[in-house]
Amino acid sequence: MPKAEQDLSIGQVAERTGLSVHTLRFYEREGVLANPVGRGPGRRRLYSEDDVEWLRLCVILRASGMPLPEIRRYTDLVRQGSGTEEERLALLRRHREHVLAQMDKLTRCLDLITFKVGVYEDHLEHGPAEQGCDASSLPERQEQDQRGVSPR
Amino acid sequence: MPKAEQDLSIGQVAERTGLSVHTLRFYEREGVLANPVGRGPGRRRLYSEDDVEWLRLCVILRASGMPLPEIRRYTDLVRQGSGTEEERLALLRRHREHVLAQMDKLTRCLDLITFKVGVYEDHLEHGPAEQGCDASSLPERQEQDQRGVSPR
DNA sequence: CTAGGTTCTAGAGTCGGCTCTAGGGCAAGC
DNA sequence: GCTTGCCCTAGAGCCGACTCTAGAACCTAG
Repeated sequence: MPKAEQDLSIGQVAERTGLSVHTLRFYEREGVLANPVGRGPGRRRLYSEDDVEWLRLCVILRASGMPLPEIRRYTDLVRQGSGTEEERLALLRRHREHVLAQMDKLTRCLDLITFKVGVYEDHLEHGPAEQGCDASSLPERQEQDQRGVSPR
Repeated sequence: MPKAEQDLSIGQVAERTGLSVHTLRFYEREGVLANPVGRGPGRRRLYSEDDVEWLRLCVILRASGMPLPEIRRYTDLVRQGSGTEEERLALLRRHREHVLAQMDKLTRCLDLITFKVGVYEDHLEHGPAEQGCDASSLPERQEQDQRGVSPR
């Protein structure tokens, strides 16, 4: 049964996914689409709802920092069909760890930023009370625990 | 009193900050250093401990996604000295919001990724029980609540 | 004296991820 | 018939943030 679940134009897919039409064509060249996009009259792309769903997943993966080559890898595995599930799972787990690490890093950065915001708030509220306002102003002298935020 | 708090070479600063010497020179050109780096014999850079502290802050800001131009802006304000505190605070607050938004986005991405990991784990554990494993495998059919993750 | 390591400058190159341009096709409405 | 709007391809361009190169100076140890 040749599915006729009303195909979508590239513009419609752009709307639905938040990607630009340029990016959609780019992603296609990059092999990020699970199944080859169909073509209508005039070689125009015809996307299915499944394509849109897949792209939405790709958007999530990108938004969480997965590089395009890895998305392509995952796409390839899915295209290859069953037998590749272990590898897909491994890939997803790795990415999950990656996201958790990112969040961790951000949390640590946030602490320092919040601390500095606090310092400035105090400073502006009850006037520049302390005399320790040297040339580089108050930024120095925050505690020094920002280890392991981003080596190299 | 001309501080002689034992100056550091670019290589030592690289070690201490986790930045490469290339990046240190690059950052200097980009105006990311609060005070101009001193020079020793042979025009070699001499950094102070304060410079290192400042760079560590910059590393944190970068790691949390602040673009270099904004770091430069902040640096400029600090260089200008007192009177710019409100603006610095505003900048930091804006960045703080930005970081929170990032974390929020990541959290939402994480949910979906975790969900998919779960699906694959089930699938691999009690065999491919369900018959709904279509061409694009099991990826489709996750619930559809990933609104607002990354519009455009 | 020489060799090795670090540093210098100016500028070129790289990489990821888009983003845009040029030049053209086709279909619908005025 | 002509304009408008969406689409096509191939390929160039851009942006941010580094990263590296070439060619030279200096310093220390052997």
